[in-house]
Amino acid sequence: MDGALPPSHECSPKRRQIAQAAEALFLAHGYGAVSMDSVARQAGVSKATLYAHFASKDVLFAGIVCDKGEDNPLDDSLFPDRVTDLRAALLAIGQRLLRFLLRERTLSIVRIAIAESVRFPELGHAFYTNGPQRSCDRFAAWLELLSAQGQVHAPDPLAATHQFLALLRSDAFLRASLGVPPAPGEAEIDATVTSAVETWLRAFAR
Amino acid sequence: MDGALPPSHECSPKRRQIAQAAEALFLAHGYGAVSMDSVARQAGVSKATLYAHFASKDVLFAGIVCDKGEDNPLDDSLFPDRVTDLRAALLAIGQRLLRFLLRERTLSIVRIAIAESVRFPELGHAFYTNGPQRSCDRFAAWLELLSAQGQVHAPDPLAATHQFLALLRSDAFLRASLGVPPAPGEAEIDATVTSAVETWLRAFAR
DNA sequence: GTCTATAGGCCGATAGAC
DNA sequence: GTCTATCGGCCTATAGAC
Repeated sequence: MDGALPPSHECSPKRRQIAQAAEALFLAHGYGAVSMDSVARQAGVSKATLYAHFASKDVLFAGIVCDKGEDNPLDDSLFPDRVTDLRAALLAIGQRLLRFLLRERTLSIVRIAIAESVRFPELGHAFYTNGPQRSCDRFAAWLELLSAQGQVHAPDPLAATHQFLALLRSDAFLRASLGVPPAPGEAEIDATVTSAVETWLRAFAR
Repeated sequence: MDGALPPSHECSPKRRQIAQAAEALFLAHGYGAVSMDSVARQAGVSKATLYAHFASKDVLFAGIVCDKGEDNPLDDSLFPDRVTDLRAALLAIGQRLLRFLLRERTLSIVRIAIAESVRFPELGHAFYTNGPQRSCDRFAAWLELLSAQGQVHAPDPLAATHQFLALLRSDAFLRASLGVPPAPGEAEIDATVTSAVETWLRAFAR
């Protein structure tokens, strides 16, 4: 678990095969349930080749999973400098973010990060920094802009951001993380986003 | 994973030794990292004795962990029939619940439930039903009472409850689940609870 | 670099004595 | 019920040929 893994692009094809196979398996089954045999088999290489590229299972796991928090659903177009309709802007951000959080791939990464954060403390930290914190900082910076423009009243932009993100996750994300059926459907997502925006606006809109 | 485990009380001392040892180990290290050898050693019994009481590792794990969501921090005294100071009542509930959620024991259970919900779907479901949903239902029932008394305006009590609980968890619970330092301190807990109550009141207070 | 083959250890689970 | 001793298998990791 040194985390200093060379980037998986610009590498030998074998290495990429291995990385892709390992990613799929780890995300699907977690650290403990995946064997190096299964990784080698899925990648179509021998175990010796696998170990030639990754010194140990720990290194493989850390390298694969640490980067996966970097997907960021919030592109800059969601944070315009001039906002004519604040409610609409927040709804767009909320829809994008919540739908991203509820994707099965995202949930797998979250589960892995939480599950193995005890054994690999750096993993939980890397995930939080690359994922939630990045969204958080982006949103908070936008809030400061809106505050300066007098559109919102948020003396503590970071706290207001945390509240918006928490309202978005709400019960749907908790339930989905635990795999509790039914999986949140369109109606629940829309309702969660809408009421999150509504509640947040009552607290912070000018 | 049949879940039909006899209650651990009213059992032979050996069985309780095993259950306690298994609980401690599973909560600390997760399913995969705990061996039946280590459970037997920690319990001070042989593996044969262990298997005499629990047919398999799965059964042992399921029985131990499923019950652990049942701890409920919200006793009835926190939900008075007559509320003179709504803000103070919400603050008391929030303080109690958030401090419970951030206890290391609670976090361990949450991590296990999320981590193993893929392998043991019933585990995630049992945890959610015994834990979050119970708090949720209790709070929602109280909200209906307050609505009838005209103290709050919450046409959808369940949604309002989910929002209150989400605002409480906020970033502190996410970070703590991931083991990201620093662990939330007194100041952050107080600030989170206070601002959660404030935001919620602006949305739902009469 | 990549393979086959295997070392060496730990795992879950069981047999048999008491 | 409880123990000691052990089976058969799968695991991580490596040695040696090509």
